[in-house]
Amino acid sequence: MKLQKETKTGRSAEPNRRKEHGSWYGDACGTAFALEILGERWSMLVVRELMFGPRRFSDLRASLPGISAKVLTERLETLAGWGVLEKKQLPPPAATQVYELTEWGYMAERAINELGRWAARSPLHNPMLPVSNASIMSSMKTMQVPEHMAEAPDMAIGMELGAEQFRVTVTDGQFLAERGVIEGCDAVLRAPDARSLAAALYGDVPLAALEAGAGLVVEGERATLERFVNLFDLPPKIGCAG
Amino acid sequence: MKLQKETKTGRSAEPNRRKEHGSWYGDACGTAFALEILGERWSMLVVRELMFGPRRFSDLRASLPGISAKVLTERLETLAGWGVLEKKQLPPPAATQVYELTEWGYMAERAINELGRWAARSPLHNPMLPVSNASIMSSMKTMQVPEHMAEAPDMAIGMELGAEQFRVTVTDGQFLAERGVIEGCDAVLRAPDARSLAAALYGDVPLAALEAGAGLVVEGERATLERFVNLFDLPPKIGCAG
DNA sequence: CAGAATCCCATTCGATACTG
DNA sequence: CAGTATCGAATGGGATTCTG
Repeated sequence: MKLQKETKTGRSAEPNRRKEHGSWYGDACGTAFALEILGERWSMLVVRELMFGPRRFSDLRASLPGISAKVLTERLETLAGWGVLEKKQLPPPAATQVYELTEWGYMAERAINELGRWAARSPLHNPMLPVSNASIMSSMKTMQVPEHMAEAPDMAIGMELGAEQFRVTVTDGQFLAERGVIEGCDAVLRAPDARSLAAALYGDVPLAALEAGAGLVVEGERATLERFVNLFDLPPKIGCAG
Repeated sequence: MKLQKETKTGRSAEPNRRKEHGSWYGDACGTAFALEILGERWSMLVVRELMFGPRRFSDLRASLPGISAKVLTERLETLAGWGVLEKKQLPPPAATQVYELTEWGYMAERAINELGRWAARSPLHNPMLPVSNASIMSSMKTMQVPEHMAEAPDMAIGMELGAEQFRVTVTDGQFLAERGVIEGCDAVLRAPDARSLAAALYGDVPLAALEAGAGLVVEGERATLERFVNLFDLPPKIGCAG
């Protein structure tokens, strides 16, 4: 395959052959190919940030603490080159552009979430640490308790996380989360950050306590919200390495 | 900056906070955490190579074309530190050591395979390119056609891929692959490399043609083998970016 | 064989400044 | 806001050598 090396100087002639479509690992099968696409630092998190709909450059940057403009630009270009996302010009009124996953890009959701679910079972993982808004929203998808979800009544929950709003619906036991307005929901949960929401969903603390201590605000049907947060739970930890 | 330094490196104050548990991305939720564990170059492929059982250092190295001893050593150490795998001393007779996934490590299989399945749907992916033995074996797990598998008779297939042997069984519609001897199988397929096997499984060429042209050798019940290769198929490609 | 230790360049990243 | 340009720093990792 692409194992050609040392053209002249004997060593370091061609240090890294990255970026030539399909030759990072010299292994063309699925997983290696996926890693060529999503395996660079930040790439997968960029994709996850777009899972709930198109976003602007600066929004992405704000959601990915630590990423530089340079790297974000590079990742977006590379991912667009692979057909994972597209750059779109918004119509004239809003003279701005957004990045949006392609149909195929959206299909990465299951794989990405599955990774997260796996990692969450590590004894070394502390789910109460600070998390981004997109990550907590994603996590709900994988942390559903099937039995609870099956018998859950339809509901629409508004989530306000800092400055972002999500609309979460349960319909016939199907979970759906999207960015959007929270008006018209059965209940609304406002949280100062994703961490507080994580505590509500995955912690053992009752909602009322979080309202008192963590800045949570409940509006609308409280009972519905109580029921909602019980639809999710963390998978059991594994006792590894011992 | 901090003054603490390593016992040997002399410098390396602390420019990047990597490697300190939980701070690559400043995001503690599942996916980011998974990327801290498996997101470094080669890490996920190392794990996949161990999916079919414990392996020695040199076997791993041989299976991962392009990885250097240094990098493999580093990855194994890091992964062991996270509790993904363990280094084990084999009993005296064989004075050698092997690396084996922990219980939790084995659980990454679904996520890794899901990634591969997703990537294989890219129009830019050519499944006929050279692949490693472990990757083709892994791929079979995700490329099962449920309807065919449901009505498949029990069978044991031996696979010889170059120097490696796998034993693949279908029992009550359940697929299982493991490293092991091929003796006592209903049929045996010998292929010079994984690429030939990929052609048999996912290509449209009949087995007979591959025997003539690609060095495949069929032993035992040919009809069983014909049926076997039809249990797998690639997921449909996506017409992305168009 | 299994890996530790060295050497050392190129890639990559982050910070800053700049531009349309 | 949405990037681009430039620069210095350090990390990664390939090749090589050495050891038990």
